[in-house]
Amino acid sequence: MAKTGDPARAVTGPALSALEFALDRSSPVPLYYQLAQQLEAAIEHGALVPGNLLGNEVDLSVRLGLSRPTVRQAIQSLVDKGLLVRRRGVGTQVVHSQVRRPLELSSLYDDLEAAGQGPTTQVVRKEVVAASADVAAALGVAEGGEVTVLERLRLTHGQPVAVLCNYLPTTLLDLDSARLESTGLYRVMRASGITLHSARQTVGARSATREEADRLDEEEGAALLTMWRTAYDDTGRPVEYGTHIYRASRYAFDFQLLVRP
Amino acid sequence: MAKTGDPARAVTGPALSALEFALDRSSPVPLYYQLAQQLEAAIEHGALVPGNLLGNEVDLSVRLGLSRPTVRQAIQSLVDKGLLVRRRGVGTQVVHSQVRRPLELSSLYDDLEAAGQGPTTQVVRKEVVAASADVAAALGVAEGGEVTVLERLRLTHGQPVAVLCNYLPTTLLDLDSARLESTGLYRVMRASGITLHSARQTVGARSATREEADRLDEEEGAALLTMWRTAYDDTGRPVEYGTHIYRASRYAFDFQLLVRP
DNA sequence: TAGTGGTCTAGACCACGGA
DNA sequence: CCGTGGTCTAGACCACTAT
Repeated sequence: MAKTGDPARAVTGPALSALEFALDRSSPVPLYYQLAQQLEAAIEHGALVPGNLLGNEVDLSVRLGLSRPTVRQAIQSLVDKGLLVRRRGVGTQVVHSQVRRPLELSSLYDDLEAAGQGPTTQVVRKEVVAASADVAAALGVAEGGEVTVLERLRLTHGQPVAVLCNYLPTTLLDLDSARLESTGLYRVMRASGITLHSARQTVGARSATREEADRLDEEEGAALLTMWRTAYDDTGRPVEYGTHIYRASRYAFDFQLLVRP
Repeated sequence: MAKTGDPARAVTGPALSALEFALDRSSPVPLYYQLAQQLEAAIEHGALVPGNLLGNEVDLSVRLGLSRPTVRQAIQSLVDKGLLVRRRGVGTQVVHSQVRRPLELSSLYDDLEAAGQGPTTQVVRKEVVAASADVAAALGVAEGGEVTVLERLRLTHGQPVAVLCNYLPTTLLDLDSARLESTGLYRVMRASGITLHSARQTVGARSATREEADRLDEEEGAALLTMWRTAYDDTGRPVEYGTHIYRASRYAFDFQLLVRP
């Protein structure tokens, strides 16, 4: 709908043709990835307006000196991110914006940090215990077997936000309390060479007990958000089981979904 | 870990070589998709056990009479679904299971139906109103402009589960109350040719007001799950804005996340 | 009919991981 | 070292959409 340049060619690929793409073939970064990043930057920066057609893939590949499959791979990655839409017989166009980052395996610490909330963490408990039935089932260990339990209180601006209780296979990694107080659990795990792959989450709510209310500086009976999560590494083995509670008055889950056709 | 057949060849691709794949080149279904479906079925069915290597892509393509890029495309789609993991220098293996369906733009109706909860719906309100500021912002219409508001009560086993309040652009589609009572809103929208593409959701919690408690058969102050959602079609235009409340005692959000590398 | 994306081929070289 | 997946090429034909 937005006119850009020569109206006679407005449909076939206006804004894109004015853009410069710098591809470095000597870089270890794949060409399709370089192109995808620059396209994404152009969209983010506003050089490509929502609704704009991208120009056909063949022309684009010729202009860039790439093969069409390589160009397609770049475009596809942005389609997967929800930034572009392909239409057969029409072309590829920029989505009408408002769409943002896709849902990720969210780290509360990262979320708060990104929001400029200056999170801090207190490690309340860190010890090896016998696995209860639910923990054993989630982590795939024997009931009564050893697991590490980690309990933390997360705060922003000195106010408590959540109580995080996590169970991990004892053999998995060394948990350094100091590091856990300065960053999130997931970063510590990643730094230990664990590549997180997927997670199963359940989000619910309930009223705070007397004890929970005290710890979170709420009234008894206040609404709490609850989350259970089991996270898996890239071989599909469970690496973490957590039961978290959040002050609903100070936190909500916010995320983006994409529909897979 | 599971032994399958000749132990001497157990590493290179045992289970797969015994499988038959039937590819129909005259079918309109793409070859990579046929292969992906049959691989997925083999995993679901247990013919491919978690941890099994798939055998290298070159051999597989020769055996199937396909090019390697086509085989890669099939495998990639299962990697995207979280069923397979690729490891350079090692091979492609089946994930250790437990991973299930990825997160989708969930329809409460479909969720309940899939769980065998026999959902029913009462359309409480359906009319054209002037858009308030938040609705106007979410749907991208002028404040005070016309929007359709739809309010429904969702029940399972005759018990109320949620109050669903949705706002839609008035021009978008005809809402048939009878159809809305027998299925979900998203199915009605899809049937009207609207292809949902993405959504932004916020999930929180709060205590029930007197009125909310009455409608949901809860006590005043009971914990409620809340959800705001704006859904977009494939051009990125907002097509629905909803504010939902759920009885936390009877419902929780359950979903699967995948980490994008 | 003309133009677009969707699919597919038959090769090639490279980077990484394990033995 | 060798085998694996990761990337890339230069074509080809088809299906769908708009005019």
